[in-house]
Amino acid sequence: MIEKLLRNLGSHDVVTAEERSILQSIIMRTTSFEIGDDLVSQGSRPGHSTLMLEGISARYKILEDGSRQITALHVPGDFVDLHAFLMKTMDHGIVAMSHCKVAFADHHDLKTVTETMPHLTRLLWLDTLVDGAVHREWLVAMGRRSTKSHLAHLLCELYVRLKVVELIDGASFKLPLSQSEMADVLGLSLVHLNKTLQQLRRDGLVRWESRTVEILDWEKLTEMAEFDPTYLSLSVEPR
Amino acid sequence: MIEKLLRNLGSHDVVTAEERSILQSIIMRTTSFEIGDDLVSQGSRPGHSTLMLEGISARYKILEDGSRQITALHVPGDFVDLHAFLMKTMDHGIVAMSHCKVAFADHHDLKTVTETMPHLTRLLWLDTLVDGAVHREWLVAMGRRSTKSHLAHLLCELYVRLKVVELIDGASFKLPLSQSEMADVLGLSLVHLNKTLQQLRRDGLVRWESRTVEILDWEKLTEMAEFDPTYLSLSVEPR
DNA sequence: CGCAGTGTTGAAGCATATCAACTTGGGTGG
DNA sequence: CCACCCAAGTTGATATGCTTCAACACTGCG
Repeated sequence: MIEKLLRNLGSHDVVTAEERSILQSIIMRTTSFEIGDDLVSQGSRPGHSTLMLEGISARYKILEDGSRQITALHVPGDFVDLHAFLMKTMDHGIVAMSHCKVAFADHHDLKTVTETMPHLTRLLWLDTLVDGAVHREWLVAMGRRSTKSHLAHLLCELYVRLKVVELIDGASFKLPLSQSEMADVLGLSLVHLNKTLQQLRRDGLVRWESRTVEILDWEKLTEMAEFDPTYLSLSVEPR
Repeated sequence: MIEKLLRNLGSHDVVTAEERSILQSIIMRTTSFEIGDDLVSQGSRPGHSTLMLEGISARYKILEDGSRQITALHVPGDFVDLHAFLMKTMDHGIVAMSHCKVAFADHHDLKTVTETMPHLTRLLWLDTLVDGAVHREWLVAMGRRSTKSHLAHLLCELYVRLKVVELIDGASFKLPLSQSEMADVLGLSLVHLNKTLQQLRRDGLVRWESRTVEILDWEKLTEMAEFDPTYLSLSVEPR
């Protein structure tokens, strides 16, 4: 059940057998969510944190005028709301973008981890730090990159993150988002996202049909996106 | 020396006398930086983390075309690169926006804290989680708010964060950024930022002269920014 | 068959960037 | 002390990017 989590944590540092068994013991109660369901609601105070097992979920905030901004995408192996363990009150919601299978870790058990397993604690902490690094990269893309480069950068990031948890098939991966949802990720209108996507297609960089993205030219794509994966901390070293 | 840090951490939960003395013992070597100096450079692997004592600093990334995006502003009491403790390699730089006084905490000592002081560890972890929450709020503002509302939101946030560390004087605070630097925060051109700022002035919401911001109408400002400080986790409760 | 969600396209209008010029104030060297 | 200079702020004009509105095509599904 925690295979993807172990691949995720294992991309940063070695996870010991003891740590593996502790994780196994505190992660339980598998549940499913359907498209559009809130895994966690804004303003709630959950007593557990949620681990993605299958599917894609998104953190979002909705403004008074009804517009939505998605601030993060989560893939299997991600803890989507480890934040709530210490922040207590959710300042945003998390919604299922596809059918999602998840499991839970009680905050009480996580607290015990912080009291008895310092190295594992640091690995979980790091997981939330990488979240923050992704946020920063999105800020840079939104603020200063061209729309085309922004979209390209996002596809590069998803490719690398899905690779870590072995959800890449050749040069392709499943991306269960509509263009309208993708526009909410990039902070664009649906129409403009559509036209930008077509530029990437015309340039021969990607294909994106029936919820599947295929990278046609990784070299050119990373170059035009100025993609540098350093921010994902993908090196196995003592933490 | 750690007064501001204690006010910062103390805004989330009680800090015990023992924790205070541990912090005091691991934070040392006060240094100063001048405007434009890098406190931490992109790509470096610092052996310590940096605590702001005085001044304002900014995390930033520069793209190949020379444009800059600022992804965070740090005020006294903030650890600017607690991230590096676990991320190891800095994926961005941190620059002094004013004269800055800082102190350092060795990563070796921070590691010891994670092994012996679980509650203090959680408080430091929370500090980085709030950083992430601020990033998310900036993403929402950049992606979906009007420019005017984005700027208003940022001023609200700075007011509240500076209030925590007692750097608000009446309704005013020092903001040692030029308009050009502020444009790099919001992801705008200098000209457009200037015109937006004048709208806020014309609306009678703020004054901003000689590096000092004065909030003229907090009610209207928060309303037009849809500012809700929940994301800053400003409630003292067990963490 | 018809319907709803999704993707695609074109046209019009608004928002923002870019370019260029001018003002202001503080600091400095003659 | 004055003349000058430079950084910061301000303003207007033009060009581009992006949103909005509206229409239509395609697909899967009841």
